[in-house]
Amino acid sequence: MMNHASTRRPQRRALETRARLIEAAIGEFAEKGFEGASTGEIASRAGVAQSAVPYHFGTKDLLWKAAGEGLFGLLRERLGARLAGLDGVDVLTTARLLLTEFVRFAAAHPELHRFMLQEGTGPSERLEWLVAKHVVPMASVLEGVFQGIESLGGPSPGPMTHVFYVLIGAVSTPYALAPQVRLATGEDPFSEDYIEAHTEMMLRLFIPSLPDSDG
Amino acid sequence: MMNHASTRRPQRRALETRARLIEAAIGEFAEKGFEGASTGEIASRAGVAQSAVPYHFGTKDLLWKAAGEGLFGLLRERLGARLAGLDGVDVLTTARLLLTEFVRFAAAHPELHRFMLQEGTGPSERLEWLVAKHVVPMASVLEGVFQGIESLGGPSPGPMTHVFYVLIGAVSTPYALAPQVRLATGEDPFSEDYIEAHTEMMLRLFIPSLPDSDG
DNA sequence: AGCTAAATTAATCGAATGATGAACCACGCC
DNA sequence: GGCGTGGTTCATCATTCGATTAATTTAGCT
Repeated sequence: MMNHASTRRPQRRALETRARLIEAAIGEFAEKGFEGASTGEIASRAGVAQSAVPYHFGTKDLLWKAAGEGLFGLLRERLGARLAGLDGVDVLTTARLLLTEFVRFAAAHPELHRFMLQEGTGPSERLEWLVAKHVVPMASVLEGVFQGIESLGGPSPGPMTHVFYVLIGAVSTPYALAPQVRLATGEDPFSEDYIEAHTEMMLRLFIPSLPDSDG
Repeated sequence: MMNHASTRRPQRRALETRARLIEAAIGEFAEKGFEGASTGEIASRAGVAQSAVPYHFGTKDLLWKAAGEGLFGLLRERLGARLAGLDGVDVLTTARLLLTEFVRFAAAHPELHRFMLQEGTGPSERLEWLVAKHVVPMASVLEGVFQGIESLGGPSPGPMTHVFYVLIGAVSTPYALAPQVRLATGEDPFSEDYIEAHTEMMLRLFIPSLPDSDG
């Protein structure tokens, strides 16, 4: 499994295969779940031999965790960059822009929600890892923002822990179910029109509009 | 595969195993998806031999469809019974009660949403079957109800085809992700308190409150 | 340039999967 | 009450899966 605690620099090509394997794994795991995805298909999608998987990651389980790491890395990066430019901006605007960013992320990376859904259905060691390592930290960041809203006296939609999953579901379900949406409604959730309408709907549903701050 | 176009009455025990297999299949497919679930585990969960599956259903694929049939049957039954008692009641109250019923159904049968999610991730013959046979008919029933709301001039949340999936996601995500919710927040989405709070939140989010009709 | 460790692949293994067919059992029907 | 079909299981097959191993190629280091 590449246990080389050694002095040599990793080859460039190796980093590339690793990256391509992770990307392919994200897609496969998101589509078919942990048990439904096969390392062979993942490797084929990445253009390498199946045995490259246990070499680079040791185990299908560890490949899955690397994929989760990659996905949440993208989300952290994106939301972090958004938050970084908002120092000092009022809470309501911050929340609005953050939610907008989240909607666009869900549209750009529907795999994240699918990935979590695939693992969220039953208790498992993988789920515990996911929650402890990524979900809880992410949630506590958002908690700060939304607590600020409540302190404004706006109509809070409810306790944070509850709103959290309702919001996630409302935002990302059209993307997690994109193929079904297309079949059932004929609309394309990834079109710019849909994304804008969806953003607007989410803002209207979840961000209280204080009497003065509209516009 | 039980191709008996014949005269004999089916034995009582056969119907029972069929039913138990379907119930087990619903659980397994909802948890692990089509490819992740195994007919052996399903049979074991139902207390019969693995070969009983191909006997009764012919194919894993057909077993899956039977499971979908069963799930949507439950939903139709429940919503149908609710609607039957509401003839002549005003649209807003109808919508409120229907949504309440849907929340309680999502809590009682989280497998439905999980089942749909598992199959909604990629195009497949199974997805086409699901949409054509169950999703579209179900949606067109609801469409009638919500079109009535718009005609009242209440603040419509948006076009039906869009609201549809947002609502589904908001309502059922806490239940589809119940194990994760428990791990991350310590709350139990199936507790009566949570269900009531969730119902209230869904009503507040999705049913417009006309100036007069509150209470 | 040459040595050597790292990276990749091909070959293979044991376990699990879905399906088939034969043997056995049980129940509806007359 | 026993005949016969419907129902169930057991044994088995071909396939697929994840992982291990050995052999081969690639590239970092001096």
